[in-house]
Amino acid sequence: MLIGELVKITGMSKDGLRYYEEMGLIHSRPLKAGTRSYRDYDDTTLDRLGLIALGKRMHFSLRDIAAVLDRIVSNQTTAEERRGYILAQIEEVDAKIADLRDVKKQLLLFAERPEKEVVDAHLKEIGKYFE
Amino acid sequence: MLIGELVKITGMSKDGLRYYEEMGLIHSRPLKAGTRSYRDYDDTTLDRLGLIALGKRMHFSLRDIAAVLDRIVSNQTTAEERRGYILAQIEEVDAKIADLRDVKKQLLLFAERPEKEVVDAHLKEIGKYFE
DNA sequence: AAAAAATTGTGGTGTAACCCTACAGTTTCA
DNA sequence: TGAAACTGTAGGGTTACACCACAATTTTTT
Repeated sequence: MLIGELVKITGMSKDGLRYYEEMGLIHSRPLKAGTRSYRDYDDTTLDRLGLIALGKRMHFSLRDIAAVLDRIVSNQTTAEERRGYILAQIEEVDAKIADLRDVKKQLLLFAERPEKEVVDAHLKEIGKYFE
Repeated sequence: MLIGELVKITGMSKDGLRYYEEMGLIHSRPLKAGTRSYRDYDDTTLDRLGLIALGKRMHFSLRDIAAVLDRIVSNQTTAEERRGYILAQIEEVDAKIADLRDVKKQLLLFAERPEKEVVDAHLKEIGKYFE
């Protein structure tokens, strides 16, 4: 299928998809047409895009997503290896959730006592722990 | 205090801090020294940096953080307004947590049945819902 | 069949939020 | 007094795209 089809299915942009290809996250075969050539994608591209979408929701960089792709969608990987790797990814997600929970906790403290001085003092505390 | 002090306290980088200043998120008074001039920051800068740190943990853009700064750390805002705004931010955090929970759910499904075909099929599903 | 519209390609510029060198003035320390 | 530490400006590099412009090709419409 051509790029427009991918756009329709995934909702991603043409530029984005071309960028993913440039970065080696997806691949296409050249489909010749006169002096030009179009990118022809096969069905497995959708699998890869699904994982890319998931990775983006985890705020992963494309470089990291590429690494995940290699391990998860690759034929060289056994089910066991895949499982272990997926579990590792889950731990990362858990860590992100934990961090957001903490952010929420801070915000709740602000909401309880929204006087400027209190908020300021607390923000300074947060700054200390930032790193 | 000078920029190095901020670096020590917050763990942020000099370049980052200068960028925040350029973007209007923090401010300094010029401290003259011979032909040059250093940036002199007062204590309230730490409050602002605390909020910036929090905003980054929420994956907010600097532009959005600037808007939050205006509303939360501003003297013009009443405690009531501040509270309302903070509660709105909490809802956003909740949404992000919910999304990560869903991501985790997808990953758990993969972990349960890590055979390539199963994972691929499921990834394709995810792609469909992406937008 | 001819014209118009839609789809793709390449190429170039712009944005965000920094990092990573220089290179030079200033202050501090040994 | 000379080196080390800290600051400033300036400029290039990076990531993950978005947004043109222009040209080739295909599809649709008339």
